[in-house]
Amino acid sequence: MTDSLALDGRGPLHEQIRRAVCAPIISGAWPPGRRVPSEHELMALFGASRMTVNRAMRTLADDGLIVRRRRTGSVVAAATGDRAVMSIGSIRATVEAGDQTYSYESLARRHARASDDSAGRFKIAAGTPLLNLSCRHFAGGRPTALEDHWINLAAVPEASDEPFDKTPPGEWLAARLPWPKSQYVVTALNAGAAMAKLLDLAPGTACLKIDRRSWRNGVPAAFVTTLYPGTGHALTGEVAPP
Amino acid sequence: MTDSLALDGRGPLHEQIRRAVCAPIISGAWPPGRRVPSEHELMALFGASRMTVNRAMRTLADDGLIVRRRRTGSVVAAATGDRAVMSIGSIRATVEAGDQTYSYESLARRHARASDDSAGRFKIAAGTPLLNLSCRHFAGGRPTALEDHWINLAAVPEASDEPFDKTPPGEWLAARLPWPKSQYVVTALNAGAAMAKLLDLAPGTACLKIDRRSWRNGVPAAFVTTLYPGTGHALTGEVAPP
DNA sequence: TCATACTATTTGTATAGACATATCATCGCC
DNA sequence: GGCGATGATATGTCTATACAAATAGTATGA
Repeated sequence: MTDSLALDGRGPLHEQIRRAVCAPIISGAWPPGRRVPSEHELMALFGASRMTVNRAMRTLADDGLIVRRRRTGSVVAAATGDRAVMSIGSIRATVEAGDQTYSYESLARRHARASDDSAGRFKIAAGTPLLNLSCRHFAGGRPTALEDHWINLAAVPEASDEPFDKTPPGEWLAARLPWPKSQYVVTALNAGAAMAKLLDLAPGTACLKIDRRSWRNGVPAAFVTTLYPGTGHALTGEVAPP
Repeated sequence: MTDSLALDGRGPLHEQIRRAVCAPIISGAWPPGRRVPSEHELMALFGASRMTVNRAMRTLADDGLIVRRRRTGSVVAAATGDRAVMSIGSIRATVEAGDQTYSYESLARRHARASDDSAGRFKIAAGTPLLNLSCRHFAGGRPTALEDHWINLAAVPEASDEPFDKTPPGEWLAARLPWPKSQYVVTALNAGAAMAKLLDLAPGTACLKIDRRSWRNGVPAAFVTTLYPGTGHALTGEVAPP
C-alpha cells in the first residue's frame, strides 16, 4: 500500500509528503495502529532527504495523526475523542461581526477581599484584594450579555486605577494579559429574576454560562463569568484534519 | 532586551531557544508588535545553527505567538480572541471518568429521506437516504444525555446493517470516521415536555445543546444533536501558552 | 535456562551550506 | 517628482552528514 503514495507537485516538498501520508489516514485506508512507512522508506519513495521527510512526519505527529517511537517506527494514532477548537472572541468582535453596533454599560465596580465563595472557586488566599466588575453588553441597543469579573489585584494591580467606564473589562484584561493560561467551563442555566430583567428575557429562559479562569505567570489573575441568552448566542468551533 | 535571553540547559537546544524567546512574550515584557530577534541574531546569541533557531521560531509561529515575515523579520503577534481547545469526549468516557456505570438505550431507529428541515441544516440533496437514531444515555441508572443522530447513508452505507442496539451510534461513528472534519455549535435551550420527561427534569430546565456536523472526505456524513441537563454537564476546555 | 551484552533499526537532534523568495530601501534616471 | 532597477535583509526550503538515544531482537556466556 505504500506504493500508492504520491506527491501532487503543489507547494513545498515537506508539505507534499505530509499530505501524501495524511491522505490514507484520514480516509480510513490506514486504520489506527497500522504501521506508517519509516523515514528511510519515504526517502527512497520520494527521493527526499531525511530532514525533509522528518519534518513532514514530525508535523503529523504534532497534529496527533501518528505516534512515533524509536526503533519500532511510526503508527497511525488511535482516534481520540474530539478536541474541538472553539473560538471565544471578545463580545465586541462577536457583535460587530453581525453588523450591529456595540455598546457597553458598567453596572458595578467595587473592591472586595477574597473571603466568601469567590476565594474558593478562585483558589487564592483569603483576604486577597479583588476588584469586582459587573457589566452589560449591548448589540444594536439590546442587551446581549452580562459579565461579572473578579480581578485579583495582587496579580493585576494596575486594575485599581482603571475606572472601566469606557473600556470593557474583558478588552482591558486581554490587552494586559497576553497569552494567559485559561480554563473554561461552559454550562447552561435558567435565568433568575434579576438576570432575566437585565437581559430583557422571560424569567427562567435558558442561558449559556461561560466561566473563565485566567492565570498570569502561574498566579490566578481573573475569574470571569459571561452569560448569554441561550437562543441569542452560540459557541462555535471546529476540528479538522490538517 | 535581547541580552537577557538565556538558555536553561534543559532539554533539546531548539526547545531551550523556544522557551527563551517565549518567556518575555507570555510575561508581557515584549508587547504585541515588538520585534523579535532575527535568526541571525539568535544564532550569534546562542551559538546555534540556523536550522535549530529556525525550528524554534517556526514552532512559535505555529503556536501563534509570533508572526514571521520575510525581510521585515518576526514580531510578537497580536493577542487574538482566545481559541480554547474544548475536549468533547464520548459520553461513555465522560460517565466512566466520574466512576459511574454507563448504559445506553436506543429509543428509535428509522430510515428517512432528506426532504424536510434536515436537508436544510445538513446541506445535502433532497431525497438522500438518511438513518435517524435517537438514544438515551445513563450514568448510574439516571438519564444523563439525549442524542439524535442523522447519518447520511450515501456517505456511510455500512450504517444500514447496524442495529445500534448494543453500540451507541456515537462510538460506532467515531470508529468508522477517523479524524473527520467536524463543526460544533453549542447553545442553551429550555427543555420541552418530552425532553424533560426523558431526562427526568422539570419542564423548562436549561439544557446544553451541542450540534455537531461531520464530514467524511468532504461529504456530509452525520449530524448529531446532544442534549445535556445544564446543571449536570459542563463543557470544559483550556488554552495555554506552549 | 536465564541473564547479560551486543547489534541493528528507527527516530531525535544538530550542523553547515546552498539556493529561493518576499520585501523594503535606495539610488539613478527620465 | 515619479518610476524602475538594484541590492540588502530575513525568512523559507532543501540537502548531506553526523551523532545520540531508545528499543527490539539476537547472540553469548555462566
